[in-house]
Amino acid sequence: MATHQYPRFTLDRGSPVPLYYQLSQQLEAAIEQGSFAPGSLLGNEIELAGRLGLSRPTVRQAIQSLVDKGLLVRRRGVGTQVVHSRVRRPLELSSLYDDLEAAGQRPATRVLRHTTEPAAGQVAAALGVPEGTEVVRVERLRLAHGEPVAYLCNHLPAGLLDLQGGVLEETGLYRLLRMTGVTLHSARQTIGARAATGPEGELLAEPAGAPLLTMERTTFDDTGRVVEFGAHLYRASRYSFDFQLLARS
Amino acid sequence: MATHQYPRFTLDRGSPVPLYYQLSQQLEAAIEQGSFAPGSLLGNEIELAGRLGLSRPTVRQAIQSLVDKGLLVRRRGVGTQVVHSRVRRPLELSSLYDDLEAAGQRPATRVLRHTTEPAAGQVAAALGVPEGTEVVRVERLRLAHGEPVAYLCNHLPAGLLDLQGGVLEETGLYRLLRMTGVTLHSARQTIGARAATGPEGELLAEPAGAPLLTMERTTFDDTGRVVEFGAHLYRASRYSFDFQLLARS
DNA sequence: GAGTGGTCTAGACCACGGC
DNA sequence: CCGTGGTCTAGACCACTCT
Repeated sequence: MATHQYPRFTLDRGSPVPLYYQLSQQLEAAIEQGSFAPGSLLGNEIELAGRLGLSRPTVRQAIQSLVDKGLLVRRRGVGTQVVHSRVRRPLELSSLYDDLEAAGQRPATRVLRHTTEPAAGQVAAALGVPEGTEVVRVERLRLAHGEPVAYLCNHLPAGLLDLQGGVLEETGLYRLLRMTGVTLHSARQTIGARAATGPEGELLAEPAGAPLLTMERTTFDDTGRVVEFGAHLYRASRYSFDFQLLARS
Repeated sequence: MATHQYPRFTLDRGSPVPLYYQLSQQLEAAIEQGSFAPGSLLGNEIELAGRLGLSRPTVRQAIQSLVDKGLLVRRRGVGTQVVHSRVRRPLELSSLYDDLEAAGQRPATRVLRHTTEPAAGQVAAALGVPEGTEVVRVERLRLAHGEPVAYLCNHLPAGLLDLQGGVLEETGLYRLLRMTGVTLHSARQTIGARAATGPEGELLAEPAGAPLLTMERTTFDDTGRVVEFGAHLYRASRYSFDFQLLARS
């Protein structure tokens, strides 16, 4: 029975925000702010529901969303506990640009190439179009603090995005896609490494033979269309992939 | 109204398996087997509940689990649709051993070292113990088809696992942990690349300077304890990380 | 045995999308 | 307008854990 000083929750039934969401947000804030000691019990669901004037399923829905985020753990016969470890976000469908910006790295982009051309073998297969179909090809160099970090080569179905003007210099591809109304759904990624060729090294300010991180990604929207296929090269000396995994159910 | 030939679902109320789980499993099987055309509608929840003799929340729970897996998409006012693209599993808390075995690669392990020693700086910090605390250190070489694939160096809290005998030669660390009753909860990973040193190259049958994939991982159980800290090196020529990402809600 | 989460029911009203 | 999923209620019984 861990009845610490319990945070107050304020629920607004007039708000368009769902009650379970209001609760989960406030619970998450309370946990991250430290109102609950790690490992402490949350108090049983029935009582919590009664205290808040909610039904148990609604409270459960709020708790479940935090369990899915990895912040809470349920144990039958025991209760719901706050996880000790700090959980950061799992790997997301985010663009390098946003990642760098979030890290305070002041990203910049130099567009090296922007053409429409017939899709070759691998690209056609990845985009799911017949070979020779016209597709958009964009090559970019991504910089942070003025230093090159990655070389990005992306292919998109023609007509999906209007990339006129300098938009690509100012933001990431994912953000542009979302702004166009595309609902990003999933992506298939492969991360590997290889040695830089001479020209690649020159672009990225690395000697030939330097280790590079490679990432290939095919992104799908929620109707299953391929939205983008990218082949990226990262300077291993300046970039690494960093993320959190949660155990499947 | 897409009332194709609808698969038959058989629900066993006497089974200890939850009804929503029985349904979601059969739905998933039907989808993967192709009984539903990609993009086709699943039929509305109320009717489906009535047809199966279940309540709507139960049917929703089954559907939701498949939405979370990325197999289905819900659209208000439209219905629940089967996603077009083939969704594979997202990156999991799995060990290299299991991954290789699943890929039919006949993995083997050579234990290079297995000691108990005081934790140095980085290791102590990662495991969350005071510097100098005795911890277990295991170094292994992982082979597939007789060829070296990765060099694995892991540190564990002392006393967590009994690694006597040849168990480490025959299975992965994660499986051993799970068998001991540890509930894996989450892991923090960093994937990068660097050039092989001379001795590393020798171990992995690569020339010095060859690109290697690096992975550092700290694994937590559901009480927040650190269960394992690993620093791994993969031959870039023989291994890459391959996974699926789902958009966050 | 007592207390917890896990599952399930049979309804209800609302918000949004397409017609 | 209608049909869809989104949310919510007020109960119920079961399975598991701990004492």
